[in-house]
Amino acid sequence: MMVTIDLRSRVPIYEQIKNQILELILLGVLKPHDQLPSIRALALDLKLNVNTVKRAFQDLEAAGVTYTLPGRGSFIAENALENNQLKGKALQEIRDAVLSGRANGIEKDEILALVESIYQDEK
Amino acid sequence: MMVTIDLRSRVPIYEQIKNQILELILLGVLKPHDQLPSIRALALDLKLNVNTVKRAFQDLEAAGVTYTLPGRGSFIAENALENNQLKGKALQEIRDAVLSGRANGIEKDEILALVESIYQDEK
DNA sequence: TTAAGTGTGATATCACAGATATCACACTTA
DNA sequence: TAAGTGTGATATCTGTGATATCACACTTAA
Repeated sequence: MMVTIDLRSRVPIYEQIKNQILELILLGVLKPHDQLPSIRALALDLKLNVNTVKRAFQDLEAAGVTYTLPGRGSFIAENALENNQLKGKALQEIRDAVLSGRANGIEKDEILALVESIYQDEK
Repeated sequence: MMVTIDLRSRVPIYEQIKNQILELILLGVLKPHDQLPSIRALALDLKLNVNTVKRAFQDLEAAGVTYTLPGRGSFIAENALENNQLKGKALQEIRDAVLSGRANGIEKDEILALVESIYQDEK
């Protein structure tokens, strides 16, 4: 399936779903007006509760990434990535994590290398 | 005082205390065998419960950053920063945050600049 | 010896978040 | 009409962060 979940991660499940759908849009796998899997189908597939998937979809719609047609389903918005309202929160999380890393004696170069390696895997 | 708390931050209070003490060691303000403020005095000063400060001190001792003399107090360990067992967890948090940032369309250069600016303030 | 100051241990309570479990409802499509 | 969409509401469970009180063992200084 298009999404995989790591139950042992500290990252909440609904955040993992959000991030992976955003990645798929970024990669061009999901394009504007493409239909997302239904929350029930995705929940069944991932062995999760419907409400957990619903939470992810609600966040995405609230952020302007998707839109919903009553009775039909959820779809990728026209300018999904440009609309995305979640960047600020994500940036703040990075800032907090880096500050904590600096306090724990992690070298700047170590972080820079980590960032490089993460972005290298892209596409 | 040597520590300040931001109650509006998503970072737990006891983590803020841990990080700031680690920073003070990193900066050389606190040196090996220096005595830390007592958990009661620090709690009073920061208007926190004793248990919250205790949690921070327990974590620091468990990580090998401090040691305790019964009835006397807590002190900076000989090789506090070298002993520090918390780097792995901090690195994982950075990794998660950067992955989330990438998913949300944050550019690599934006993160690199953020890291640079955070480490620039040092010392 | 006593009083005050250290950290420790245990327990209870509260608030919140993440996740699950069930409902019922309104809408659309075949 | 039946099946499939998302929505809304409620309840429960679990873990975490934080607070509130205890009692205890130890050390230091009066």
